[in-house]
Amino acid sequence: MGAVLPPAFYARPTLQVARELVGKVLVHAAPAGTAAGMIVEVEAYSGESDPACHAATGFTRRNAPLYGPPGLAYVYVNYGLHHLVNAVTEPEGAPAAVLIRALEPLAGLPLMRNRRAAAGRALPAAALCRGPGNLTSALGITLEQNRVDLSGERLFIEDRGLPPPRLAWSPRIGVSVGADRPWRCCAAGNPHLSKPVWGCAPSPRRPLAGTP
DNA sequence: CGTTCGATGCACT
DNA sequence: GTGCATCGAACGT
Repeated sequence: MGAVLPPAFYARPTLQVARELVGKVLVHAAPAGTAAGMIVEVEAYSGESDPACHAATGFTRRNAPLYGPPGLAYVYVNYGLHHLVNAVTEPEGAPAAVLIRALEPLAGLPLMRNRRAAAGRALPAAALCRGPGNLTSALGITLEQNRVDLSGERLFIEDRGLPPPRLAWSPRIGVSVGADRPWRCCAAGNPHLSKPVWGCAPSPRRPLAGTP
């Protein structure tokens, strides 16, 4: 359908890649079916000097993909239960990546619901891919997808020519260090964000509430 | 409305 | 043995 982003797209400064990934479409064509969503929230992690980047303590077995060629997926498990997916950026040797934090579901909604059903009741569309752990669950992304080529056939990001969203930047979420860097980039006001951006809240939860 | 807290596995020291 | 780039249920106000 769209144009799959080539490795050269990722071989650039991480903040620029992060900005341009918002509005692109992440697709997982799995044996169980295809699921896809527009990227609405990302975070940049760049270099050993970034204290929140997994490369902050130098090269290890886990963070090895960060040092590898751009355009591969870096998937890891955190808190024992959640898979988080990144796109590796910058030229090979420079450890950096963009974390995908939220999607607006576009295709494969029933499949997403099935995959997320294990963790709860029937979810509204807005909750399916809200948060980095939730979206990997909905798309069926696990450690099996670590190091896969994001320009490949099964897991890829494509440009469908969707209108570029208005962007809003804020500090990264959940990090204990490096919170001063405003490296979280969101589609402003999008209802699928993991958390609203400061000063840019989504529509009110009770639009026309009559106060009891 | 807000905050706390338990689940759970992998890689690291 | 420790520490997470989280999630959501269970509380308290």
